[in-house]
Amino acid sequence: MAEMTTRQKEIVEVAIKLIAEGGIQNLTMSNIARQIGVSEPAIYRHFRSKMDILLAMLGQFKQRSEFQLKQARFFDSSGIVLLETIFLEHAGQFAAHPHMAAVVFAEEAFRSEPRLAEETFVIMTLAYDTVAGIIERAQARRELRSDIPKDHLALMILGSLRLLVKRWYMSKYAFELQPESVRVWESLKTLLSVKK
Amino acid sequence: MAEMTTRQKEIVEVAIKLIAEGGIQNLTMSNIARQIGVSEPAIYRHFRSKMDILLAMLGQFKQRSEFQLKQARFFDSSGIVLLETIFLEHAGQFAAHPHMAAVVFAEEAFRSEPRLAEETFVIMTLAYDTVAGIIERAQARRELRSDIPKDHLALMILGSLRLLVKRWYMSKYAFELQPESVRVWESLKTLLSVKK
Amino acid sequence: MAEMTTRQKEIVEVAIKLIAEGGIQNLTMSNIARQIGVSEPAIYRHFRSKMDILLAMLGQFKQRSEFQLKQARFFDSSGIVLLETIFLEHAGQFAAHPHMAAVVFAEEAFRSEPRLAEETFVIMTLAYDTVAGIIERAQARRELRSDIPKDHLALMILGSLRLLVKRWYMSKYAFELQPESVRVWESLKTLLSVKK
Amino acid sequence: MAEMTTRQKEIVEVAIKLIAEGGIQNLTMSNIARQIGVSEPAIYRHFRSKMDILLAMLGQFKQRSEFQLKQARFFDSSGIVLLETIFLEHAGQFAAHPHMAAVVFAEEAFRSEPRLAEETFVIMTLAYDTVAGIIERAQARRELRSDIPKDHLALMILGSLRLLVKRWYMSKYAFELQPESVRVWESLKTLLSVKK
DNA sequence: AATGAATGAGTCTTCATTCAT
DNA sequence: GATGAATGAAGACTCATTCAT
Repeated sequence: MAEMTTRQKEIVEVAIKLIAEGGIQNLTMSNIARQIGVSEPAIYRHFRSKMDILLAMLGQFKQRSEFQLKQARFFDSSGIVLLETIFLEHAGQFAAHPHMAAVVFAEEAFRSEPRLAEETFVIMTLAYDTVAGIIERAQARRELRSDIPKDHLALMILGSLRLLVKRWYMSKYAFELQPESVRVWESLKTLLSVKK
Repeated sequence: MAEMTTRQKEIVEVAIKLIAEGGIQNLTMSNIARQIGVSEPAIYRHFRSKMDILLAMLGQFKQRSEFQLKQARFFDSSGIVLLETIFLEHAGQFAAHPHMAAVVFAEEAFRSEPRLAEETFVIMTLAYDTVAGIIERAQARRELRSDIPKDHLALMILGSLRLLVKRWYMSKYAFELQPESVRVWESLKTLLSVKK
Repeated sequence: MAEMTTRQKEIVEVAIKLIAEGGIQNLTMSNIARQIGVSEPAIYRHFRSKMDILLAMLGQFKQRSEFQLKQARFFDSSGIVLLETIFLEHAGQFAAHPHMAAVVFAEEAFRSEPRLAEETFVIMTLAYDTVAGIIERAQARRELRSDIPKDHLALMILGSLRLLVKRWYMSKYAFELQPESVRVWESLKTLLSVKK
Repeated sequence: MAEMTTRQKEIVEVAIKLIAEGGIQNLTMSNIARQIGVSEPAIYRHFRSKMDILLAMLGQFKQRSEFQLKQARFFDSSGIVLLETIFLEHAGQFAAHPHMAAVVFAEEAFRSEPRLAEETFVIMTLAYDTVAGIIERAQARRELRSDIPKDHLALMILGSLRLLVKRWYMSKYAFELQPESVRVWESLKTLLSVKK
């Protein structure tokens, strides 16, 4: 997967851009080809099918997500700090690559194809499980309030993040995502911290 | 809008079912016709275009959502109770009509069609604004903690709900949504209530 | 043919209007029905098929044309006066019923159906032959110059008339047809009269 | 426009033939494809839409017509000779390409599409204006009788030509167009020349 | 590595017509 | 006389994919 040629990377990038611009319906082989400036059959030199392009795209997302989550866990700092890193890093990624939001929310269109559905499910679960895991340890260490099940806390953190990004995306990036994500995180932190 | 014929209702129902089963791509005039057991052109006696079917479908959602939200506000009970009603009623709706979840998450596919996009945006905003309004009043009455901006609380409540439903839907209804929604609400209540 | 019911006449009238407004493509059973304010099947009570409507329409045209030509011949006046009557009467008919022009020029669309093609051919030939006949007699009586074959004179008279009406129709009735037809006829008369 | 590929030329040719054979209704993408011996979608490699095929077709007509009219004006001969050239050349074109007549008379069907209507109008007006211009100069030089307005003379010349071609076309080419056009022109010349 | 040409399957939609009521 | 519901056939067009060059 990681051994993608330059052309392959370019194709995946264009695919993301096309989805961002006009949704999944906008992702046609013809559009990809035109965007890159080659003929349609040329694309088939680099990917065996449209599905493979989508899989490569999701693979890239998975990789980034894994990398980010691992990196966060690498610092053996407090749970709160880890969660903050994950929360803000994710928001930061979207702010830096607005296209990604479009793709994340386009995921629904992948449902018809089992392999794509599976892949999106894995990506989603990965973040959820990681966050839940961190919360569990943090609760054990009394960094986070323990009167709420870890699953529910994870739901609130990731649910808030998703909805924030969704609103940002649906408003056509009408507000600054990053500063707003900082403020939301402050609120979450206030709620989640152990009552002193 | 409310004056839909039996056939129209049937078509909208089938449309929802088709989307639930295979996403928007599965919603073709041909599939609708086959599902109902008539020829394709027959559908056009009842809706002037595919778009009109989708608009009718969204209209139904909007109506239900409005009805629910209004009903909730009708009771002049405490803010917490209102929020609880909205939260549990919404979850209940999805539990009762699992297909609805699929349509809600398929909304992304509507993005390319301005009228559909507009409609989904309205539906989404409606719930958000209602919840935020209730929170504001509840905070004024000291029923809800006031150290968190109302927007962030709304984000958490609706974000949690959405993600819960999404996980339920993506797991192919692997768990019971309603009881779980009750538990999540309990957690939310714990977090949002004024610290005594 | 002449025994058309009120409804039948109404349908034919509407058909003419529809063709005038948007060409032959605009003449659909659905449009006729909507225009009259009844359902589509209702039309079939009055005409067995769309073809029959068109035939009735052409029949009407033929009748009018025949009536006009006969009437002209009835006066046993000079050939020139007869030709003038025919020329100006035809132009007058178009000026009075602009819809007719549209139908006459739509005739081309009838070519695919032998019966319609035949009918239009008959109508066209009728006028031509009548005019040619009058010319022949007028030439014999030395009222018209005899150095030009009667067929060519007929071609010039009717050709000028057709092109004049066509230009009027294509310019969207930008000029007054009747006064202009009088002027054109003056020119024709000057050309056709015996040199003194 | 002139840079059409072989296939494009073939498609336009087939389109003309189809219209000639059965009117505009006969011009369907399916018929074009069958006639050429390829599948329907193949046509879309060469023209982006059916409209583009029609525009290319009209473009060809316009080009030919322009070429012919310019060529006629090139010879600085007498007005009569110029008009004769135009008249006989036009008739000759139709005699050589009988399909063209069908297309010219099918123009009515283009009325519903603004771009096509515009194009046919331009073609028609071009010939008319050119002829009227030549007449004007010829009248000034005393080559043509001046007692008839130039517009009326143009109407007679082109009206006769049109009706002659129409009759030839409607009779299914029952007579020889070219010799007959020569005879008609002789008659016209007799009428138009200055009386000696 | 790339292309021009082509295709089967399928998209939404329109039309004239029929039939039971 | 009229209607609501339905249909077979056809319309233009799109898409992912293949193949010879």
